[in-house]
Amino acid sequence: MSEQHISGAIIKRLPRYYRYLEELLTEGVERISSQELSERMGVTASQIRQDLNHFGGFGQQGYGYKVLYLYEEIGKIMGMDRIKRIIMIGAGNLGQAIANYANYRKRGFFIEAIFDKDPDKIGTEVQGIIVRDIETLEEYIKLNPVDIATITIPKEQAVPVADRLVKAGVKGIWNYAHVDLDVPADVCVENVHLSESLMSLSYRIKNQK
Amino acid sequence: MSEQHISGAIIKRLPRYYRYLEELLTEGVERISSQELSERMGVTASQIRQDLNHFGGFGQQGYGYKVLYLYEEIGKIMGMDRIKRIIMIGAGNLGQAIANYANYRKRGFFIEAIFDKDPDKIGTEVQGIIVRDIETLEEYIKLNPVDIATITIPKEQAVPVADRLVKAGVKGIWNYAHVDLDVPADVCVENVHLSESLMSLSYRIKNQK
DNA sequence: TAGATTGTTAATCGATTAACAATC
DNA sequence: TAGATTGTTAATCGATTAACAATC
Repeated sequence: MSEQHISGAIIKRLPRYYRYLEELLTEGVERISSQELSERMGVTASQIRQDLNHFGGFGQQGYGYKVLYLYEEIGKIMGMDRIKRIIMIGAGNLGQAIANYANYRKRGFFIEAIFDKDPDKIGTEVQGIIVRDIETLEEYIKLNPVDIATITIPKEQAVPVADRLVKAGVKGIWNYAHVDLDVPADVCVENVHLSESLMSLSYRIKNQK
Repeated sequence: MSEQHISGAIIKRLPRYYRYLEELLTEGVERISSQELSERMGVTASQIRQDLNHFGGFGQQGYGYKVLYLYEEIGKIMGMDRIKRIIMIGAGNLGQAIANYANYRKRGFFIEAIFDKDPDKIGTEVQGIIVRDIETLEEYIKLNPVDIATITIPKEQAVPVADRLVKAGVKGIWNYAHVDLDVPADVCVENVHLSESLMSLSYRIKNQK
């Protein structure tokens, strides 16, 4: 039943299940079998049942899964029912693009503050949030709870800033800088290495058929 | 030796090797053993040797690997020595963030055109490139070679646009829309699902320790 | 030559798929 | 009850790690 060790592969699949279930919900589908879902998603029914059973029995024999219930349960597993307070480091194009993602709010993600070191940006507004001086980072974290910090600054600056975040007690980092951050074991880093994604695509196009 | 079937796991690791080798190069390191590299990267030496040998013998027994040579060879494997012509669909924040990545040029990625359907954006410049009307997409592709199309528009629009791209003959899609595109087998799609990455992070923070 | 380190085969580990008894 | 489909165990497959002979 629930919570042995969950592999990274399963964790990465959870949001995708969540997305398909949301889609089914908007289509008004109330129940679905692992077989039907597997056909939609292009995975095996076996994998779906195996994955879900790592977290508990969400289905009913002979019936399948209730879409709404399963959607909500997977949401809870991923923490979508909690508030996650985000601060952003870097108010450049990428930072702004992420900040504009209004959608995040309905999943419990709230962007609370944005920091930059550029004097031209400090004091301006991004998505209704005033950009603060990066020098006031520690002061801010001392006074406000922070669950996740987004890093969208060049890699040279990302390393020292990550150290400051860790020292200040931030436990989650969403890293867009092209560098592997070295953090203690109790800090979670999720990397988004866009250039590596593009290089993988280049490889695959080149070796296509 | 070279080119049996290369698994997705290996392809995803290649850009990371490339990044570490570039770093070694800037540090002036000329040779490195799989053992030393494994310590830097936090993987096993065995995996490094195994991975590299899928593409051929780049090392020398008793010596190790020449950093520059290995860097260049991995670059060639990923197609960094070729020109990849990119068009971008969507001139919003995310599109602009990606376009600003000047760095891509030295890896052979060239952004040739940007398309949008918003009349306020059409005709404006992003990174020195004029934003074109999405209605002129087919016309453009007919006259200009395109290797990769970047999709940074909402998912509802992404699906029909992807169909148009495929029909026009584009073989590589870098997809940022929150949807799985349905394309023929000879078209490569690389997905960047940012919201799924954030949800994975949320899960890991919640279940930390 | 002796020492070091690769290239490659063999062993292990983990993840995916198949099968089926349990049960709604 | 009969049929359908899950939850779960067993079998398979693939990827990672270990070991070592080849060789620079």
